[in-house]
Amino acid sequence: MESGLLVEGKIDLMRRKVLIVEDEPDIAHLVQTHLNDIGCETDIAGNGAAAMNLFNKGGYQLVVLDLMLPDTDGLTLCRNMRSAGDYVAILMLTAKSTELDRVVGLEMGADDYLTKPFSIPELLARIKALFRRMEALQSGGATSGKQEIIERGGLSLDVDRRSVKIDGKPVDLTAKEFDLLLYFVRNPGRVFSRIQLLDKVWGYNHDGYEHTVNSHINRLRSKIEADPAAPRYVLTVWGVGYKFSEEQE
Amino acid sequence: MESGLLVEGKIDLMRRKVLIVEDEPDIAHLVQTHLNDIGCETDIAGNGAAAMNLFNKGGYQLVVLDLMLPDTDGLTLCRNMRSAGDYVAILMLTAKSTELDRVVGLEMGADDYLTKPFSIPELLARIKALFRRMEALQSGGATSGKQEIIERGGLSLDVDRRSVKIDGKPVDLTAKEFDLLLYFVRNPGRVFSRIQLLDKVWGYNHDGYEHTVNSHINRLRSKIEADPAAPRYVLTVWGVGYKFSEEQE
DNA sequence: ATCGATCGTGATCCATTTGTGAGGTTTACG
DNA sequence: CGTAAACCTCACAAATGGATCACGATCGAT
Repeated sequence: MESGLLVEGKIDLMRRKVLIVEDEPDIAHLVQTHLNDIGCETDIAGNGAAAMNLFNKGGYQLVVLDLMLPDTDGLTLCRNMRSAGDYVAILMLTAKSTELDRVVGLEMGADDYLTKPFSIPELLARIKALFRRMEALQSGGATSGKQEIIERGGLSLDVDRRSVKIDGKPVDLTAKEFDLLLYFVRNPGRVFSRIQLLDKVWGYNHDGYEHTVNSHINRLRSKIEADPAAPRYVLTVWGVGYKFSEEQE
Repeated sequence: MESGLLVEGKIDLMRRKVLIVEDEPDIAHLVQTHLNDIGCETDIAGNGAAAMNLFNKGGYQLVVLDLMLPDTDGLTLCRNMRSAGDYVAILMLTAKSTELDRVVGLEMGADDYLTKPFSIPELLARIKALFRRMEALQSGGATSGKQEIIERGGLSLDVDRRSVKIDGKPVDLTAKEFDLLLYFVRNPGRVFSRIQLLDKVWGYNHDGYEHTVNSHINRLRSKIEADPAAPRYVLTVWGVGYKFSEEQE
């Protein structure tokens, strides 16, 4: 009946115990049934205290963690679980979708995150991916250090600090501007339509005008380009969208 | 008027088959025509039994599902389709706007929902977004560096970068020129009439002169052919149309 | 609650692309 | 070899798409 998931041999034979931390019972049960369907053992915790309790009894491979909880801050919870030592994957559920949340979430030790409302297939796909990554890690991967800095031409982004320098001079960007630039810088040379950018930078199920992207590109250019009319970094691709210059790789 | 479809290269060329489950013929046909307009194949089912029948024959990427059906409960239908395993997107239509909140929608396994009465633009926007999300999930979620490059003879197209090199030298093409060339290059040796090209590259309800294709072929040749009068790549098939040379495979 | 920064949107102007028309040229065929 | 159909070339005007500016709405901080 259920297909697609059982295919991944090794993972399937692994024991998969999942802790669901979520205060809305409806959602918790929804997630639970679907996880059971794909062969996971599941426990549910409705608040932070219960969560840490169950967690300390151990044995979980994955925690699905809602950020909004009645008693505890999800981020603290996340950090606590991390510091417990065992390697568990943490999938964060959050209402907001800015890159900032993503960064903060990842910094606190989440492995992936999903914004509400999410669809079940999407959730399952992410979980699947997480299990796969854990598998890969166990068979010998290096957990990298911190401080991701991206250099492209005269541009330098510090991802965690969310700071940008251009030829050594610091530049102030707003949140969206930074998110946008970060996305470009991570995919140099690739062309993105405005819709794709709305999807990736603004978030799925965002319904706004493509025109909005223009404005942000415009403002971004006025800050990072010496001559915004003849940009070096963020280039226009006529009739399609924008790309980050591949000369700057 | 309509744009943004060709931009997403693969999506446009993907087969998009949609099952419309709706008992009111007027609405069903309305939806159908508009889906056809944006290049979807469509089938209509007027009740639950017919729906499952068609669905099991498979091949749908999307189901537009009315909750109110004469014979079956839409909810059950939705769950049945989900448990069939294949990944389809489900867009739910419902009359009640108060009752169906996020949680209920999720519980049913829908990826998105829309309350009646809905506007056509809104419907189309949601459907497009769904297709985009599915695409993104299938091609490995995050920022994967896949980089699809097509080589044919001395020609080399980078699909994501929308860049073209001929014998190593980069060439600048406009959006339409690139789309046209891409379509040829993906179907080498096959002959296309001008009308077929208008359909596939320009869009489905495009009404223009076939002559337009000439001009574009002309401009394209002047950019990629060493001797446009004796083309190597895009060849004329007299009385029929054009094809991409099969020598270059 | 107030203030300021930031973001989304609308209007306007400007650039490129693209569709189209009018010839000229090639091809097929009697 | 002549003719008609099909195709190519070229130039130009219009439509499309992009840049810019300015104005409210919104969100966060004070």
